[in-house]
Amino acid sequence: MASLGELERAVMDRLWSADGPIAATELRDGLADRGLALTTVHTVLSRLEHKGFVVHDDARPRRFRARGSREDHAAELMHEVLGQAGDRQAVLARFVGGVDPDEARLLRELLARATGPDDINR
Amino acid sequence: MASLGELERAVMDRLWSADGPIAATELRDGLADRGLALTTVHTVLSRLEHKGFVVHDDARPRRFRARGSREDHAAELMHEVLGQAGDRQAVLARFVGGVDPDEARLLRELLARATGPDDINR
DNA sequence: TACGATCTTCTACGTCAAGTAGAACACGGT
DNA sequence: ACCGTGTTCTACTTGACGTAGAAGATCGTA
Repeated sequence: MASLGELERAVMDRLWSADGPIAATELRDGLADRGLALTTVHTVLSRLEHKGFVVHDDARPRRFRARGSREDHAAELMHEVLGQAGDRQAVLARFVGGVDPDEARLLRELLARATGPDDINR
Repeated sequence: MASLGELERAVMDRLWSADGPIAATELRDGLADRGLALTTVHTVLSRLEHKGFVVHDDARPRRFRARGSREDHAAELMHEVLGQAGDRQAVLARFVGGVDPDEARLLRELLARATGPDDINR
């Protein structure tokens, strides 16, 4: 999978946090601390678009939006890592061994719901 | 975290699969399809060493071994991805939504064991 | 409608990681 | 002591990414 550079990541963060589609100027202003030229933002956006992370409409001041949610992306990455690992079960074991208790509880709930008391729901 | 390039990854795969520490020549032979020079293997090994993935002894034909298991590495990567994501819970939800049933079962077992078998029935 | 301001696209340059390997040096066995 | 092999040092190349200027396209307004 295509990965993200530092600036690309920052732009995606804005897009992921944005309410709706946003314009390049808005992104530039949001990243004002970097003092980027507007063209720089555009270049990054077109690269992100090329990688499939972003789409834009054809309204005149173009509006850009992320194609998937930040969470989708993260979950996809996690699956990708898991997929490349040899012993998936061993990876999962180590992974759950490292999640904090609250998240472990959440995971249990999620798993109970997903595959849960399977004889009741089927 | 430091990431791995294509060749670096291939070398780590050999090291992770290896029984014990192995020599550079052995690695080169294992990657014979690439037709690499021995020095290339050495360069990659020293870079991997620099990144903390590899150590070598001081025996004369040097012997290299991975510093952690492949599974450790994968689990660590997964935690890293999870950590960078905004809404960890949402990521976990999507993640478990995508694991296949067998792995979901395994996860439930692992989680039950980790935090006590008493609440698996809730 | 002509014009200036703004946005978009195209092209280009610098940097850094990673793949690749030669040159030179160090050892160990015969 | 020498020769073959392994090791280290240095260097070139390529591609991704950060960065932005130049040129072209649009829009609002006088």
